[in-house]
Amino acid sequence: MANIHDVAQLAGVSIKTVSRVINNEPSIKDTTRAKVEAAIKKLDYRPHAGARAMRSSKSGIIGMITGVLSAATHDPLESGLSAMHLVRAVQEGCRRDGRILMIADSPGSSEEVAELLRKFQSHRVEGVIYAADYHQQVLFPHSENFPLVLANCFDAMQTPAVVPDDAQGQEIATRYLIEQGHRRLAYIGLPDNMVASRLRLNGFLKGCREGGLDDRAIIWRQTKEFEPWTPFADLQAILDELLTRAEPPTAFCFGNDLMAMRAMAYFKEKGVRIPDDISVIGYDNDEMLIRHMEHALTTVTLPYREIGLEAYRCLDGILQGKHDANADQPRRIESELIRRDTVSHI
Amino acid sequence: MANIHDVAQLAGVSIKTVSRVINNEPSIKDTTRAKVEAAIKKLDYRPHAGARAMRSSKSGIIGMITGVLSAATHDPLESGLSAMHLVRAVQEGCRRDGRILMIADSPGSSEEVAELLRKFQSHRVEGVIYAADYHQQVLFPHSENFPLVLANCFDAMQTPAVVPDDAQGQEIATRYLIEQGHRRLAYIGLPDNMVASRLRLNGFLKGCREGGLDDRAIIWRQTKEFEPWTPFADLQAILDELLTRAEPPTAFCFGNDLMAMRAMAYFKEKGVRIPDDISVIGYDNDEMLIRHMEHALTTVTLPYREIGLEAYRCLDGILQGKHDANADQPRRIESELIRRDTVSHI
DNA sequence: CTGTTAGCGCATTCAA
DNA sequence: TTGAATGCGCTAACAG
Repeated sequence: MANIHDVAQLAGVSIKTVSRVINNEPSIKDTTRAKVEAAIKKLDYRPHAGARAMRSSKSGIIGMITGVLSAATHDPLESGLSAMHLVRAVQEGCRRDGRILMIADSPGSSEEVAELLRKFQSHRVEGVIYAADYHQQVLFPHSENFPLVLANCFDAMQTPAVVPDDAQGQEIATRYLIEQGHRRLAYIGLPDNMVASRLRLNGFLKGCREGGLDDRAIIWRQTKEFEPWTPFADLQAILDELLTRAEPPTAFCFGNDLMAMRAMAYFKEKGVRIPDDISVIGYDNDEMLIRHMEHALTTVTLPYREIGLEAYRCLDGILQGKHDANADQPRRIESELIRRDTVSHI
Repeated sequence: MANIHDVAQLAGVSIKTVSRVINNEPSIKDTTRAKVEAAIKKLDYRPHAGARAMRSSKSGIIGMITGVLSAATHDPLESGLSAMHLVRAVQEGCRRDGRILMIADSPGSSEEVAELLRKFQSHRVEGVIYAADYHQQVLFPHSENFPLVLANCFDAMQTPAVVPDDAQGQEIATRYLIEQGHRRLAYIGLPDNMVASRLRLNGFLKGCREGGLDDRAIIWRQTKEFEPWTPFADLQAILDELLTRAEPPTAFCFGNDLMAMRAMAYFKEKGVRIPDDISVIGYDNDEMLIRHMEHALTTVTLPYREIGLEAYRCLDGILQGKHDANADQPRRIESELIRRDTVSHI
């Protein structure tokens, strides 16, 4: 491939002039610039990013690691989707700023991640974003004062982090139900060993209490295992119990859209109409799924895209040397309620 | 960050010796090697990949572009999943070979892709894999004789490509139904402007004919639009028509698992039992979805992972200078039939 | 406005 | 088995 000398020679200028053109420095006569640009195009010349990085110690590369770090129980089926939206968003940021993204799946063990990090640093990535599959606490092998941002996860060492605001998400769903006149609510969450699950329960309870609900009208359950995924029997037992009550809840919040879908199928089987008899709210806003439901599901978004964008913004801030205020707290990204057809107004 | 000089100095050797150690060259005394390695560890030294690339003209970087190139109709919801598995697989190959992956979402327009390619080449990527969201023909701005492999797509210029063998996938599904004693089959496919749809119909017809089915017992339909996604009404109309026949099909193949799910829900509504009255086969093996169905769906895999692996292998082959035989034909990756509970034996 | 010189971190000669 | 010099392609100082 052609180098800067070839271009300089063809254009009849010095290499420095070419360098200036490449870097858009102002003090270049238009005619000179034109000559150089013509030569560049003619030779199909591309400045050698490695060489530039060497001189300027700026590679223009951001590293991203996705996947599972904590060896905790975890469903491989769930994994991925979220990472994808995160990657997309980060990539978007990179593209806008002319950076480029290096990516690797986390191999799992901490030692392997460290190895990966070493490889990234060999390529002089300017910073790294680690994106977890689901909201969780991780232990990332943190190279001292190397720009790192955690996305969809956090650690115990105040590494900058961006996470979904699960409590807020569940709270707005709850508030909405109350606004619609519901007074007996049930929350059927994911297993409570998950961070999101605990937070959402808090949000649910907060919403209920601030909505002035009677304590006995507030019901919550959590399914047992996350892997293998919530067996239908588990959910069914919970629903059976609640539906046969003297005063069953008039609205249900579920831990995710899939669970809501399952529940709605069961309701239908039982002759319970949606949303007339029972209102339902999911979580995740899995549009792919929802488009194919009989009743378009009202649900809460899991703002992966925004998390990715914010994580990038955050990393960018660090790279620009902006010291962010309260960077010791994870930034929480709010969810949004998507109103569709599964909540009735009473 | 420490450089090779620092290491040499600390170890009391010349930089060349350090270089030899880094590159695992044989002619080094063990004691010397140990000294150097100690120094490397102590200084947390990482060889500068850019500088190495400059000298050796081997960057160890593979570029990957994902997304939509053809501006054809395309459902944004569908996009992604497949790309994810492809990326994963490619990344796996890179990791094994000590390469690293640079990635970017295709911005859409051909000009922007060319821009991206330029950027990649600036970083001296050794080759590029382009992965499409779904099986389709694309027009990739092909830099002359630059290593490029298309995954999940192909072009008209004999660029090396790896695609799913849709005809084979639908054929094995069809064969299986016939083996199980079914004699009246229906195929409800995706819109026929999709490559996969046409191929699968071929596979279906081939399977039927080789299975000796009566022509009148072979039924096929295709849903209309892909965007917005198959409306339920469309599918429902097709099912209504087929179910009310004097001799309705005993088995249905659907264009994807979601459609199969939808159909099964409709069957249930109509009091049609699965698989007793009607057998169903999906496509995609979307495990996430299937785990939550009442009847575990028999389906055909879409081998994204294998496509990714093969695409990487193919690119690697090109980089190694191995001239692949019949590289002018896209490699077709076979699907697999996943037998679950929605097909009955008659 | 443009050119000269030096050196970034490394690998590749060629010597020792 | 090891080391000294040279240059990869580029940018940062400093001249002109």
